[in-house]
Amino acid sequence: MYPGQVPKTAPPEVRAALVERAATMLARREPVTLRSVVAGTGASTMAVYTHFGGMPGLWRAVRQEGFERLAARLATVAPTDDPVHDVVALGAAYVANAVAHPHLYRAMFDEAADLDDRSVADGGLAALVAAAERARAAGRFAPDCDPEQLALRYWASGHGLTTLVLTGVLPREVLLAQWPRIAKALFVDAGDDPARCARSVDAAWPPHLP
Amino acid sequence: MYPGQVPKTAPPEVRAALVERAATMLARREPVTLRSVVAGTGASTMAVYTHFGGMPGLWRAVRQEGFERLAARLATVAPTDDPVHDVVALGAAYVANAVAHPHLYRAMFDEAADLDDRSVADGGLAALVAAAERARAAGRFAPDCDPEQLALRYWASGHGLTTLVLTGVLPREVLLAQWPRIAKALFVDAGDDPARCARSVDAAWPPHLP
DNA sequence: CCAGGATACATAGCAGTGCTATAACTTGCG
DNA sequence: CGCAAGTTATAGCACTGCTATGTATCCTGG
Repeated sequence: MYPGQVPKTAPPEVRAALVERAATMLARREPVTLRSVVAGTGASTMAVYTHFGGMPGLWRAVRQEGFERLAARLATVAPTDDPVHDVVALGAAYVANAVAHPHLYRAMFDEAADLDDRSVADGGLAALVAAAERARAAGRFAPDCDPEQLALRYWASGHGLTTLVLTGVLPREVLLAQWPRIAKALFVDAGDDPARCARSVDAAWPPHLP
Repeated sequence: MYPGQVPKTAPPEVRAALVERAATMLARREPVTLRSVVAGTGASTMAVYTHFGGMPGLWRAVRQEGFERLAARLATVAPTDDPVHDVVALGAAYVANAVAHPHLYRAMFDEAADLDDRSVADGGLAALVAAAERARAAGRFAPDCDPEQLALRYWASGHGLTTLVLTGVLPREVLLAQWPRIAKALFVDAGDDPARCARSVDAAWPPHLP
């Protein structure tokens, strides 16, 4: 045991500790610098380079962590017999996650192009596509409605609303009020019956915010 | 004249030169640092502090410049006798501006909460609201349609699509293909006739990209 | 059980960052 | 003309991400 250090037998633990520490500092709005991150874990600056290859690598890992938390949250949304409701419920979980971890959310889409494992990020969209597909199969959406493109429109619109609120451009009330209205417009455009769509959407909104 | 310096009689010129230089470096994807900015103008680092109060102040001025360029571009969109067409034309100009100056666009919405003069930024949304108001007055949108809220939905949705493309998450084709579809959904939801709406939207899309 | 090689480590130091204190300079007004 | 106000250049501060170097730890093979 070298002077003044804890055992630290398993390398992956250091890796996880650094990512968690960075995410925590991000949540506390503290500046996430190389030295400040390692200071909380007891490790030295070199740990960041051996495990992540540098500061950009650490950020990549943090974004990865963010997408995994999002995926875990979306996974808690249990499918019902109303697929349109489920799409909105996924949106509510998405918003709840973004509001709960605003700085992590912003970091996720700051340089989203490069990630260690994009499959996790794509998984979130896949859940949306699957729900849209069920809606089409159930006759809620028109047969010529492409579930993936609808999911893309829905996600992009919600993402825009979310980022504008998280950056402080728009107040949170706008997000809560306009999201369901946009959802209804997109789903009716996709072929759903307006009255039935409104019932499904209103049943899954608003999200449970902290 | 002090050693090795140009006349430099008017202070506002230095201010403008620094902002323009920063915007240029942003467009060239060069790192915008204090020393690199002043190096191009011949001024010293202190100029940034006397004119902007520091680096964050410079960024604020750059964002301001970005919103003014956007406003100028939106102002070139001449109103026609089809207000729904005009809303989409404004969106096309918005996208063209964002694609032409992607890094400036990202900087604009990075910390959009603080600006020297928010009225310029609000002006862009106001043009959208005005067009929506004309659409309602012309009977295209329902009487109970709030033009401001519709403009908010339209802008937020387009902003989400735009940012996801600019960050490289989605390919540009998605933006070009999904924007008009979202627009139609929102406008039909606002009360427009589907067929007539489609004609108006398709007449103003796609934007002229560089 | 114990070498030996690969890996991860701590330390010190590099160039570069935003920023500030000080002093010299230029300008505008009485 | 002379003085006060405002701007500038210079030097230096603490800090950043990063690298070079030598050391300690772990895992494997005999």
